[in-house]
Amino acid sequence: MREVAAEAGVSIKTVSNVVNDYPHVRPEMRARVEQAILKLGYRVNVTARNLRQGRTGLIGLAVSEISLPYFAELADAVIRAGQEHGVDVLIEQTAAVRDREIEALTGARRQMTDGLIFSPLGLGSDEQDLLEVDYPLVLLGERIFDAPVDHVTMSNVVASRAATEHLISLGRRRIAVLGAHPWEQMDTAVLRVRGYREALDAAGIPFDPALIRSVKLWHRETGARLIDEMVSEGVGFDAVFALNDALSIGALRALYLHGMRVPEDVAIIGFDDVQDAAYTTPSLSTVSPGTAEIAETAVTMLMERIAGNGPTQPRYVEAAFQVIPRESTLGRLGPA
Amino acid sequence: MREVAAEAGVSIKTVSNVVNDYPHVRPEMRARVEQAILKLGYRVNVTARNLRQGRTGLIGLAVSEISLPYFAELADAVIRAGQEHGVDVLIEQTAAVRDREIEALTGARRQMTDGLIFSPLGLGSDEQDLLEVDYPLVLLGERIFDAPVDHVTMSNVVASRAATEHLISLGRRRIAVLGAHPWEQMDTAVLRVRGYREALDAAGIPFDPALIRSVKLWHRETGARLIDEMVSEGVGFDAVFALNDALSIGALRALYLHGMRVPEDVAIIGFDDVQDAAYTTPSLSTVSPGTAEIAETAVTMLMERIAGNGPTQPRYVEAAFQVIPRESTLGRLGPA
DNA sequence: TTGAAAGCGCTAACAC
DNA sequence: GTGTTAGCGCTTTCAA
Repeated sequence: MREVAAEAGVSIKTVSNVVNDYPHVRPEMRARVEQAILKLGYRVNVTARNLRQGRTGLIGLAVSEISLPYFAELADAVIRAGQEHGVDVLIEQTAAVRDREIEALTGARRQMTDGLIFSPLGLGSDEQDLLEVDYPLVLLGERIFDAPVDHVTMSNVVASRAATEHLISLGRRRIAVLGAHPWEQMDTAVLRVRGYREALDAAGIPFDPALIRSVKLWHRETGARLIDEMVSEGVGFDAVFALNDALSIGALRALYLHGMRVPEDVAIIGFDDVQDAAYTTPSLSTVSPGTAEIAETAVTMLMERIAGNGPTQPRYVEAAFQVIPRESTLGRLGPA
Repeated sequence: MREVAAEAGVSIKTVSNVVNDYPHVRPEMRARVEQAILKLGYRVNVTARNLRQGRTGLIGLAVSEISLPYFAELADAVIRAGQEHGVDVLIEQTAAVRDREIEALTGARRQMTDGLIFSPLGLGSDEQDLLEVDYPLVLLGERIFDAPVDHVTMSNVVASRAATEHLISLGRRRIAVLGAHPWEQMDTAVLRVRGYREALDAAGIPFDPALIRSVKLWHRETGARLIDEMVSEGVGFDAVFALNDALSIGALRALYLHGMRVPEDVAIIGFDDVQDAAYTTPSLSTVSPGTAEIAETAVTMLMERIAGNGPTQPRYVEAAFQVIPRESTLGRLGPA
C-alpha cells in the first residue's frame, strides 16, 4: 500500500480510501490511485485488515457430517448465502458427539470466525449454559434450549403431522416411526414423533409403542437395521414414517431385501427432500423443509448480530415446509 | 498478551515463548506464565499471529458443488486430513464454470489461504498458464495440464478398463457409456472412455459410436436424460458404464421408468463408490477411487509445499482403485 | 534464558 | 478532500 501511495504520489490514507470506496475522494485522485494499483498489481492484505478491524470475514458452520446429503445441501446453501453477505464459511464436523460440539462452541476456531451457525445434536437440553457464548451465534433446529439465542428451524410438529396424515389418507393404519429419541426430553425427533401422534389421535388410530423405533443417528444403515428388527420381531406395519431421508433410503433398501413391496405392502415417507429422494426406486415421498430459506435466514440473522444491529430479544423463525408425495406412497407415477 | 506478561511479572516475549512451546524456558517461568494465562483466560489472537507470520492456517478446496455426494465425501476427507496437519479448510464452489474456476484460482480468497486443492472441470487443457500461480497448489485429477503442478488422481484408464471388463465378463456386448466429453482433448471423461475402448478392443468387441453418450455435467438428471435419449433413438444396449455414480443413479431411475430390468435386461456400473451406491435398488456396482487416500495425499503434498520442503519437480500420484460388484451387475444378492 | 523494540499491513482519529 | 500518526496483537531480531 505504501508503494502504491508512492507510485500515485498520494498518501497511504488516500489509497486506503480508494480501496474501501470511501465516497469523498476526488475522481482524479481515485483514477491515479487505481492506475497505480493496476500497475503494481496491488491487493489489500486481508489479514492486516482483519487484525485492525477485529473481524475475519469468516463464519463457522458446525454440523455433524458434511457427507450426509442433507448437511451437504445445507452447507451449499449457507455458502451461497454467505457469499451474498460477503463472508466465507468454515465448515466443522462434530459427528453429533457432545465433546466435539463443545469444541466447536469453544475451541480455537471460534477465534478465526466472526460468528457461528450451529446444528446441535449431541448436546443435552440441560446444557444450555454452554450456549451462552460471547460471540454471535445462530442455532439450527428447535428451541430446545432456554438460552437466549437466535433459532432457525422448521415447523417440525406440523410438518410431521402432515406427513403422517398423508399416510393415513392413503388408508394406512399401522404406521411405524423410524429414528425416535425416547431418551430425549426435547429435540427434533421428539417433536416429529409428537406430530405423528397428533395425526394418529385426530384420526382415531390407536398408538402402538411397538411401532416407534429408536436410533440416535439418522443414517442409511440405521434405517435398514430398524426395518430388520421390526421384521424379525414380527411387528406388522403397512407404512413407515422415517424421521429423515437417510433413514428412509435405508428402510427402502431393507424392505426390498425382505421382499416387501413399496408402496403396495408398505408405504414410506421421509423428511428433508434431499436430491436423492427423487431418484430412488420407487421415488421417495418426503417433506421439504425449506433448506435454502433456513440457510438464508440463519446467515442474515448472524450477520445482523455480527454488525451489532439485531434486536435485543433472541429470535425464533420457522421456515415453510411442504409435503412432497412421490411413488413410495402413491405408487408408480409412470415415465418422467 | 501484555496483561498476561504483567500478571506473570515477565516480558511479553516470555509469554510468546511459552505459548509457542519454545524449548528454552525455565520450568518455573513457564509455570508462572501458564498460571497467568489460566487466570486471565488468555487466548492467542490468531489473526495477529497470521499477520506476523504471513500464514493463515487455512487451505482452500475448490470443487464444483459440495452437494454432489462425491464432493461432499471428498470434502469430508480433506477436512479430516487437514485436521491432522493443523489446518482448516475453506470450501469454494465453482459449479464447473470456467470463470468461477479462474476466480477460485486468482480471487481474493487466495489471500486468506496458505494454499489450494483444486479440482478443475471447466478449464480447458490449453489454459495451463492460469495454473502457474504464486502460491502452493495441488490439482485433483489427471495431469491434463502441462503446468508444473502437483497432481493427485486415480488410475482412470486402468480403472475404467477394469469396470468395462467386469461387464464383458458377464457376457455383455452392447455397453453404453454415459458422460463422455468428445469435445475435450484430455480430461477425466476422455481417459475413462479410453479405458472402455481398451477393454472392448481386448475382447474383440466392435466399437459403436452410438453407444457413447455425451454430457458435460455428471448429475443424476443428465444420467436419466441420456438413457431417455438412447431409448427414444432406438439404440439397443445390454449394459451401461456411467462415468460417475450420479449418472448411474439417474440412469437406474430412467431404466426403471422405461420398464427395463437391472441387471437382467441392462447391467450397470458406475464410478466413485459414493455411499448411496450401496443403498439403491438394485445396489450399484461401481469403482471405488480411494477418495480418502486422494484427500490425504493431496493435503500432505500441499502442506509440504507450504512449508517449502517439497521436491523441485512437480509430483504425480495415482491412488489405488477397486471394482465393487453389486446387484446392478450381479443380480439380487439376497438379504444383507 | 529473557527483555526491549521494531514492524507485519492496514484503518481510525484527528489535523490540516 | 487529504495527510499524519498511532496502534490492532503478535513474532522476531538483537542485545543483555
